[in-house]
Amino acid sequence: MLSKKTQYAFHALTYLAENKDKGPVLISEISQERQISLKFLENILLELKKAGVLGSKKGKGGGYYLIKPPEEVKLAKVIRMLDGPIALLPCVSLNYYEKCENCQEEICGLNHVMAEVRDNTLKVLENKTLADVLRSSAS
Amino acid sequence: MLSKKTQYAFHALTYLAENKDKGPVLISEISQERQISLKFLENILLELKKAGVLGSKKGKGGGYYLIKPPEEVKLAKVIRMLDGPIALLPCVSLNYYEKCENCQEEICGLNHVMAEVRDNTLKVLENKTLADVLRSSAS
DNA sequence: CTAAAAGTCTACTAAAATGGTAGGGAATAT
DNA sequence: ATATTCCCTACCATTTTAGTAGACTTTTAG
Repeated sequence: MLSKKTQYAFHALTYLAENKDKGPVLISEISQERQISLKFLENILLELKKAGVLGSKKGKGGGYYLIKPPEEVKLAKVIRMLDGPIALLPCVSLNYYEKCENCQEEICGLNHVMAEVRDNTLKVLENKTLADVLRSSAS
Repeated sequence: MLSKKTQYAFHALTYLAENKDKGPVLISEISQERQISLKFLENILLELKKAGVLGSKKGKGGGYYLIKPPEEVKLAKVIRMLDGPIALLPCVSLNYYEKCENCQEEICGLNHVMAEVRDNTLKVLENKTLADVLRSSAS
């Protein structure tokens, strides 16, 4: 399951996407509109900024804004930034590979199946973007 | 990611599948062969028994054994038993559905995508079984 | 009947992850 | 100069994860 952090990130990002013409948006506005704890959201937006998804501006008239158009923000990237690996086993993770302790990969049958799961998952998450997730797109 | 518990469960189940002709297998044997903490493994096997996947026999000559042929043990079921939901959001989980707090499902674009991810994942995990994961099948 | 073998059960614990909070600091606009 | 707004470090409570301890029950063999 996605952590609250990642779920909140998606809420915030879609809010920013829906309001991208209004210039920088206050953390507090997103927090209110999407019912997310202000201080927690601060951390999340900061992470998204450091990861290169958001830009920010300080002082009056400041706030956060999307740095790229929604069509270019892949869902997979957002998940990886905040939750880490998407794969179900470390030994089949593309971005966070780690060797499994208890099995030799050559003869372990599980990793083949889990690699297949990973590919099927990424088929969606690498091709869908923020634009596919906007509220307005549902209407 | 799958928890250690579930990973160990798969190790144990494949071991039992590979040795299913030998009758009941000792916990201690599985523990040694697959390098899993004995006491932790005890808990796991007990859960698997309660969930109807394994049978057991006490006393000398006892141990655990598969109750169904490996071809009938779906990977999805094992994961759900030990780790819970497979979906990435509670509101698109088939077996552990919960309403999302922060979004109205009708207008939230995220759950459509996540339902698609879920379906793609289950396409694999509901159709692959223990038999697809045996070590011997790799040779 | 008894002893050994094996799974069963309850409870406990340490460490890590999760979700969230506090408060001051730095940059910027007016 | 000052109000505004994001930035940063640190902290905290709760839950989950991974594992351990030890007593108890069932079964088999002799």
